[in-house]
Amino acid sequence: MKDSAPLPNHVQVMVELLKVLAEPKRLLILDLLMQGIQCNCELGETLQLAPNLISHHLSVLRKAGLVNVERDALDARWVYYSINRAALDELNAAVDAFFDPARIQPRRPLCGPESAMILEDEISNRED
Amino acid sequence: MKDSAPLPNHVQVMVELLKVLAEPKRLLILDLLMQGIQCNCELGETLQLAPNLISHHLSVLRKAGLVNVERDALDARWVYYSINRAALDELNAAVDAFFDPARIQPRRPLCGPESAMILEDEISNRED
DNA sequence: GATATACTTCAACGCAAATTGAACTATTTC
DNA sequence: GAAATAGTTCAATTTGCGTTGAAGTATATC
Repeated sequence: MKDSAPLPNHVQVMVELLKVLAEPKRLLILDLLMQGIQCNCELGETLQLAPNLISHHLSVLRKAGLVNVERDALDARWVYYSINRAALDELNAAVDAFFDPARIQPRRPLCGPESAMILEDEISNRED
Repeated sequence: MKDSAPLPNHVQVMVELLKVLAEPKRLLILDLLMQGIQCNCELGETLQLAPNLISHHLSVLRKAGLVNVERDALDARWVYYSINRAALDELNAAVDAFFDPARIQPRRPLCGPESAMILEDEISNRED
């Protein structure tokens, strides 16, 4: 990609979050975790996914802070995942802020013949 | 990709929406459109993007129903884009529904030694 | 009708990220 | 300490998709 202008921060943050979410298997995992804690093997069973893939996607979700991880108190080989509630709240807040309909502004394009004509009209009206 | 189980509908719909949004330049375009109607050339100028790229990304946004298109009344060569308010409302509703913290259920994993032990305890308590 | 303008479409390219299969680590059991 | 179990990490491959540059379309001007 031709290097372009750096993204405004709120866009950058939103893109990174959305990229994590915009993947079928990760969204599926999140959807399952919304139904409560699941262990790696349960997820693999339900989604028919190889354990290394589960592991991979969960590490992406973990790095984004979206899920919590704990190990079994009796046998540390078992791992349990759950939704990070605080992160979910942040996600909702960020999305609400970005896509808030109240942000839509009335605006006329600054170029093109139609707007040029309207602009001319306005100027001549002012001169009356 | 090994063909896997088909996605539940609400996940499928959400993924398709998120894929459209999870792209820096498209998000940037949406962000600009939140500030009001823009013509193709204004977007290209502001984002330093070739017109065919603007065109490409806008067609993706259009297919997702997120933006409206009109042509100049005086010179149909000029195209103006704006946010589709209704689609934005739907987007917010869909995201709110999917990531609603109230959806998070309490749940114990069904496998692993810890849960097996707790389960055993419960059974023996019932027998008391 | 020829040229110019504003935008769109197309095929080829390249890169980031998902997938695969194998090797590796950590923990527990025998 | 050897074998087994549950996950993780790694290198190689595949694939989807944004990008590029060129060709194509539609409308307007001369």
